[in-house]
Amino acid sequence: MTSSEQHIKVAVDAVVFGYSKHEGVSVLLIQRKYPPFQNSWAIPGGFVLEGESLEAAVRRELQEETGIEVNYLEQLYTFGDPGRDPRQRIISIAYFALVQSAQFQQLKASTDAEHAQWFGIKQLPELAFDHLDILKVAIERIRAKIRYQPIGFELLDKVFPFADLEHLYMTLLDRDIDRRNFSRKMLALGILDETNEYAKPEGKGRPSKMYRFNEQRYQQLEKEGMNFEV
Amino acid sequence: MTSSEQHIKVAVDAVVFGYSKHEGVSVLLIQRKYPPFQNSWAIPGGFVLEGESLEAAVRRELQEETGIEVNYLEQLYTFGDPGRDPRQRIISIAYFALVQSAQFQQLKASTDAEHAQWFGIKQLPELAFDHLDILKVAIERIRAKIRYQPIGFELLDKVFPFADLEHLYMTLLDRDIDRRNFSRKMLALGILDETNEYAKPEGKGRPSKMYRFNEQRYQQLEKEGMNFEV
DNA sequence: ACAAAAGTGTTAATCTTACACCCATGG
DNA sequence: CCATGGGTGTAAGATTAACACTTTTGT
Repeated sequence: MTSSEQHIKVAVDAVVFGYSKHEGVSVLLIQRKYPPFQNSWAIPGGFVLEGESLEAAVRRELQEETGIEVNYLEQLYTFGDPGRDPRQRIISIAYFALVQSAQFQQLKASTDAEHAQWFGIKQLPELAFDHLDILKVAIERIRAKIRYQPIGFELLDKVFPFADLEHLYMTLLDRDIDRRNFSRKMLALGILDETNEYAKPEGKGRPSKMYRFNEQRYQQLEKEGMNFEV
Repeated sequence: MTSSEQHIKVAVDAVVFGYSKHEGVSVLLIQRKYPPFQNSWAIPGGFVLEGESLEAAVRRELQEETGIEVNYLEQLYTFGDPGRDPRQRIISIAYFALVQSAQFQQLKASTDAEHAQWFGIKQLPELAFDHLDILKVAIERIRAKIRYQPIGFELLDKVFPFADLEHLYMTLLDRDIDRRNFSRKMLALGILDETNEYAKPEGKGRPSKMYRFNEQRYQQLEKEGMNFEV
């Protein structure tokens, strides 16, 4: 009941997802420079400062450790088992973040790539602490959530060809999707705006119309009781 | 990055839901004896001990403060804004718990009723700290979750008449449900066992068959890819 | 015998699924 | 002209939603 002798530390961690058509869904990891778990890969994160909100702490740590700015951020789960850090009791509030495809490409090309790096969610390296557990929870969450919330768009560019959206869903749901049924359903929701642009095909093939997610319209429709579901 | 000057305290809180046919869905609150918010109602909870898991802390605090044992417990959300407690920085990992109807009735009758009490979720008193926010998140969660997870059964007795289940769903979803369609759908899931018992009617009316939730069968079917959804 | 609650089927409408051919472009 | 990827409609099957009368009990 008394709090005076409590010495628990509070940290935040962020599982950042990125996507590209070619590489699929990836997470951003950093390589640890010091023990414990020296040289292992870990989810970016760190201690919360006095007077700093949890979300601000996440954004600050991501900026410091990877230089990235995320597009979408939500709390995932709090991991607090004694013993999850061998040095001391640390509870960590894990977040779940999405970056747009453009940002994803950008970090890939940057020179910091030695200590911050993307890994495809099917080819994860050894991870420090209980970070594999955290990642599993995050992957489960994104898989479940993409089905009933329009978060997929946060991973694409602002303007995207329809096939990218479809490919993202196939990747995350891990099954084939019928192109005709999928596009009919998506368009019927009324939250995609067709643009005048066309993708310049890489290689052969017919160029595709580009679409844009209409966030306002989505908010509106959601308020009216529509529910997104693929 | 350095943790040495961090003085954040870690607490857990539990939103406990109970249900009875007559009073609907209620939450368990305790009355504060000391400032701040003296005499206000609050969600039960308290500080996490060194070396104690978060879930153990919740169960201990519930036992100490209300004498109740919960049937279902899941992590809800972590509230950590600076300023949510006027005295010091406290982050609180909120949990979400369900007790069976029998337990619900029991506490109601107990003598501790001065400082622990059930409140219908439509008639909440003034709450301490940000506990109203926590409650709102919890209520949203139970409403959403009851639709795709069989958590409703955790609020009923082990053996229950079908009408109770239906009434619980109507209460939480806040709309009428067609008796025939609902029972057909529920029974089709194959997770309810019919018993030989019959309810003794309180007052008039035909006695109803009693049912039991078959947890094993549910686990089994879930593994095989069935998905619960009302 | 009547009031109250439980039990039970059918039909129309909607939504979901499966399926295949033509079109625009680059090489 | 051919290879590649984009674009589009229809029909059968499954699911959901709407709807009312009979049965059993207590009073």
